[in-house]
Order: sequence, then structure tokens, then C-alpha cells
Amino acid sequence: MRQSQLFTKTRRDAPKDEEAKNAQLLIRAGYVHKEMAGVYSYLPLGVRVLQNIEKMVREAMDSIGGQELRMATLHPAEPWKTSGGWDNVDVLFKVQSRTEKEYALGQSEEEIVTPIASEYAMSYKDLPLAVYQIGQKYRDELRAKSGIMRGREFGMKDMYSFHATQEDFERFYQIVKDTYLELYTKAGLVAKVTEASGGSFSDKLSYEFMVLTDAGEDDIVYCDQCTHCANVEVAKEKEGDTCPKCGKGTLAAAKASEVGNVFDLGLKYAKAFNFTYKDAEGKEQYPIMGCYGLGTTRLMGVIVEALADDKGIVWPEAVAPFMVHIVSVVPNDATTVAYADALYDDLKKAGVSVLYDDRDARAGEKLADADLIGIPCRVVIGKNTLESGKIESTYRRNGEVKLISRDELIAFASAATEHHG
RNA sequence: CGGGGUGUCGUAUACCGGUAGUACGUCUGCUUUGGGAGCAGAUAGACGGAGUUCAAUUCUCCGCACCCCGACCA
Repeated sequence: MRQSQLFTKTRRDAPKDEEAKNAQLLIRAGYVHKEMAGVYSYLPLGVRVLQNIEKMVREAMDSIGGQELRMATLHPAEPWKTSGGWDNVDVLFKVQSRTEKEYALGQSEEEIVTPIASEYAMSYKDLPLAVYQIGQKYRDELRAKSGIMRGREFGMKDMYSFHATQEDFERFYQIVKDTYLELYTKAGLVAKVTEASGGSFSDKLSYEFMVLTDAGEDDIVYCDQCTHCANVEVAKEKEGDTCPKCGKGTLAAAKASEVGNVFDLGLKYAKAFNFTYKDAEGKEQYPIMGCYGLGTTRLMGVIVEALADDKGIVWPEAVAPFMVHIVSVVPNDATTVAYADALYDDLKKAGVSVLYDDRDARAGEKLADADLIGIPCRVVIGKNTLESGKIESTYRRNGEVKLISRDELIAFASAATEHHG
């Protein structure tokens, strides 16, 4: 992509009423556009990041046997009345048609997936079963805040599983947990699994996946030696205590943001929608159901919060909108431009995602923009390095500058691009 | 939903009961080009509605929007 063709532009100042770092940087760099409180449009750069996140999530869910589907987000009122959610879920958006027919907007989709699954899962042989989707969710939050981290419309992956036994659910939960943790690591984050309340959802415990960031809304305590971690809303423990799990470590307190969760739904929805299957003896049984959320847009916001520095965004390779950012700093010099053009073509041919700043602008502005946009590898093409035959590449993450050959750059970038997603 | 705050060109801001100014952006032209260039010109703005007043962007009231704190949070 030539940056001169990119329809968004960067801006020097953040809007005065955006306080969240993620919103300030994403707006300044041209990733998102705010529509209203808690609702953002995603612009070309933002879509590229979201698509990478979705790809990463999709591959992870597919790898553990999840089957992707896409359920409606405009829901009939009836299943919500059947489950009791119509009156009990206060964040449920309800809409009325001009003929006064009532609908709901999807905020989680047990009410939709359970009847669908019950049509196809007839026998114990059809279980376990896991389906998921990635898409928009709507929640009537009383107060949207923290930029894209807590909105009224947002992106989420929601998976639902059905099992014949509690043991099988536990087995699957462990697999999801490991997969989630792997995914957060790949996204450059440090995540903890915490026990939390099931809310109105379930009497049973739920598990939350927390990423450490001061922008988070949750307070957690975690052990400095083992994996123990708990949300203070249910924990009796506090900072400085000896870890109740390993008995060795000390608990530390931190702010964190919930980027995923797992709920044990038990038989609640199976019973509400009369979803039964036949067991090996031919008897009707209710399946055990689990649900697994992962906020894709929130994840994007958390990555910005956790990794950005004072110059701008720092994307991990797995989600970056482009892998290489070519910055041509002497746009009036024909030799330099020809060199940059050729490098751009070569990288594209090698399958590398590359943003090429070919704008007729000064070096300072271009470099500041590159820092703000946050692409992992920046390549500066100017007269100095052109003569040496080496390419100056700078890693956004740590500022490390290397002089490498053209072939080395292409080899590095195409390898990194393969890991994309 | 309770409390607090803020609404001025696209963005950030200034002033003022009487002609709304600046910077950045954008457009035109020329010069410039390795960390947010210079000159010249151009473009564009008072959230909405009532009220007070000779006169309201300014004061008052009512809406609406946005931000922050709290509560809430499938």
C-alpha cells in the first residue's frame, strides 16, 4: 500500500475529550473513527489489525475443533423471553419495528445457538460439539468508556460447546484455556487466568482471562511464583499474602483487563430450550454447555494500551497492519525514489505486507508518523544508506537499528509475514 | 442511573453583551527535503430551542451530545 493513496491521515492532536490512550492513539494514527460514545468505525488500517486478530482467533478455534458459523445479530424476542433474558439481562438492547414487533440485538447468543444445536445434535455420538462465530455484539452499557475497550457495539468471538459429561466439559475447558493463553502470548501480552463469579449467568464459577494493564477495569491479585490469580471481587486474598495455592509465592496486586472468559453454563439453556440427546441406552439427556468469549476489539485496545510508548503505537507482528514500513525520506531525489519503488515491488512480490510512505513530505513528519502508526519494521531509504548498499531497518518495539542487505530484509520480512495471524 | 464538568472552522485553542482571532490541517503557487520547513494567497466555525436585551457565541432556562467519578457490567 502506498501511503499517498491511504485515505486516512495522521493528526498531531488527539480529540480533547478522548482520555483513553488507546482511543487517542488509534484516532490520531487513523485506525478508528468515533461515531458516538462507545461506538467506533474501523478504518482501513484498523480493519487490517482486526482481520489479523480475527485470523489468529479463527485458527486457534479451528485447531481445537471449533466449527465457525455466523448467527444473526438481530434476534427475535421470543427465545429471550423463553430464557428469561428479556427481563433479566439489563444490557440487552431491545428494538421495536414500525409494526411494534419486538427484537433484541445480540450481546451473547446462547438463545440462538442452543435451538440450532438441538436440531442437529440428536445422539451422544454427536457430542462433544463446539461452534463459534466472530462478529459484532451490542450491549446497552450505562457508561461506555476506555476508548474501544468498553463499547456498546464491539467485536467478539463467542464459542459454545455441548458435552455429555461434566468431565468432558472440564477436559475441553482446559484445552480452551491453553489455547487462549497461547494466543495472548502471540499477541504480545501477559495474561493470567482468574476465578471470578459467574454473574447472573451461572451459579458456578467462571474463569476470566486477564491481561495486565493499568487501563484495565479489574483488580486482581496474582502469585509471583505460580499461576494462581484471582479477581478481587471474589478473592478473600490481598496483596502481600502468601499464595494459598503454592504456599511459597507472595501475592501482587494489579490492574487488568478481561480479554476472554469461560462460563460453565450447566444445563440452564439445554433445559430452557428443551435440548436433549439420546444417550447410549437410548434415554433422553440434557447436554452440559459451556461458553467462551474473547473480545476482538477489546484485545486490539489492550494491545495498544499495553505496548504503546510515548511516540505511538507498537504492534506485535502477529496483528500489525503491515510488517514493513518503507519511509522514503528524500522524495525529490530520483535515485532514492527509484530505489524505494523497487524495494517496495520486491517486498510485495515476496509476499510481505508493506506500507510505503511515498508522500512528498519532510523526513521529520514521515518518521513521526511511522512511530505513531507502529509497524514492526521501519526501513528508511535516504541518500546516506543508499551509497553504502545497506538498508537501514529499525525495529519499532525496541528501537534497534540494523544495517542489512536487501536480501536479508526480504528473507526476514517474508518469514515474519508467514507468522502473521 | 446519581454526581461533576465541557460544547467556538476538520483538529487544538483565544477573546468578547456590539466586525469571532490564532496555530495545525486542507487547497493554489514557488522555494525546500534524514526527526513535525519557509513565503504568498485561499478555504472553513459559535450543539439545538426558548427567554432577557436595542443587540446573545457570550447571560438565564430547557433539551441534546461528549468526558470524568460512582453504581452497574453476559
